Amino acid sequence: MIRDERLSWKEVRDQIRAGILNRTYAPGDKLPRDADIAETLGCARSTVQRAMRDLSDAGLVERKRKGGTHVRTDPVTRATLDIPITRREVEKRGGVYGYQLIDQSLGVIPHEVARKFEQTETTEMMRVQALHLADHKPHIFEDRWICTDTVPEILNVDLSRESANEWLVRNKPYTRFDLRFYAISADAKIAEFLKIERGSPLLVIERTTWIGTAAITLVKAYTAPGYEILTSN
Amino acid sequence: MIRDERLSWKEVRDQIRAGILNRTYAPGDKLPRDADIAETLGCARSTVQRAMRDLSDAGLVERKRKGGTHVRTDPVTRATLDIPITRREVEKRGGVYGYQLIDQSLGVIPHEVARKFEQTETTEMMRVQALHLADHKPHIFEDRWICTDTVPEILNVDLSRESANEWLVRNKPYTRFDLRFYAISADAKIAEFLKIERGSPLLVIERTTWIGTAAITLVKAYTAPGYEILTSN
DNA sequence: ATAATTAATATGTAGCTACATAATTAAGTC
DNA sequence: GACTTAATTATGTAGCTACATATTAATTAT
Repeated sequence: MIRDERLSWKEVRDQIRAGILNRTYAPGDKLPRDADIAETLGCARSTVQRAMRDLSDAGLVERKRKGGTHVRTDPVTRATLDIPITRREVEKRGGVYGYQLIDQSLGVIPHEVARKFEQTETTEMMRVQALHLADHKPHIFEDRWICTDTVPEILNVDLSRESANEWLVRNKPYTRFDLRFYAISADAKIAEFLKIERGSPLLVIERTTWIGTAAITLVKAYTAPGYEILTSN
Repeated sequence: MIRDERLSWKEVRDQIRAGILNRTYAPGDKLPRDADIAETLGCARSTVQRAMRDLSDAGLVERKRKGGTHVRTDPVTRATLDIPITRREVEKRGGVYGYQLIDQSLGVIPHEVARKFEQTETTEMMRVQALHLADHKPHIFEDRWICTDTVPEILNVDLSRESANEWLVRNKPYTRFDLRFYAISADAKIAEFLKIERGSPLLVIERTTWIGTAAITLVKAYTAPGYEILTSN
């Protein structure tokens, strides 16, 4: 308890950040070298490095070898989002989760899908449409394409029992993904599935995943009205 | 160039990750101690630590002192979002940025706003409504409350010249924030400002910021149709 | 002058040691 | 047996050294 003789990297980080916030170091300014800061504060360079990495991760400063550390000129709000599998999301809120397969078929992907997979040719993939329920009410309608070349096993999975969302996340981990949020107006079909009025505003979560460069799946999740995405901070 | 005798922490991370992905270590499983992994792979414990911290940050594993490292049972998609100031966002896309103050007034905040600021009483704050333009067309309509207790300087800022968005980000850095995305249907007022049809689906970005526990601002940014939020991976 | 090469420099990484901290487990104690 | 206390243990942090890497700055060659 009577320690605090040595500075922790968090204290160092906070001091540097304070210097940035109070304009000792203004946007664009160059900060002293790690070694100099270490000497000034009386700690090891490795401690300053740790602190700097955190500030760099948070988007506050930019570091370059030989170039030194600069305060970023265009501050950004950097947020972390956790998108769980839908079952977890519902259950964590204390709701009862339900799942319902609507349709499953093979077909040639539209150009738009090929583009999002970053591939040039349109190939045949599996299309899966399903409904996630929360407390027996429609929660998310998902429209998904699964690459049967990359994930041939999916052909033998009974998707009426287990959601593709869950099966893929558990059995086919991705190495890269792309997320996109936007709002649309519910068309007749989606309105019917979600049991809402046509024209209702919906938040869509679109996710594309790959293993290396091989496409896995592209899913558009049409969330029921009132759905919100929150940051995890 | 003939190095690669020593393992880098990224190689270590990738090996551990591979072990998780190929089910050598299934969800819920306990991983060996850092020291043991280090010995197995022939590197220092600090290198394993670095690798583990990365996996932990990515949400793949959970680490606890004495408890050890476990593969997370509920995989999440952890994404990082960068939300720049609106000017930057428009300019980065090569567009011409414009700004227009619509209304500025003092008033008592609604209960909903007080709740989002996590404070119990409703106090008086400044309300600012403004329009951000991209290529001379409405891009984002923002409806903002600014806490004049925390940010009294705002009373002397000419918000017809400079957007509150920009002024705050440059002059009043926050220490904590909250982000929320959802979709709404444009009401008459918003439709008029954004020059769109009433009932159009809109993506709303809502952000609350604090310095310590003191409220700074709450802004609802109503984005024009077609607006998308993308991850930065 | 311009281009190519070399030196200088700040950050990044790897390895080591020592100790701090948080949890869990084991050992006592009533 | 229930509760408290102490030992154990795995991760976390701080400090040090040495070298790697990327860039910029200086120097030399054309």
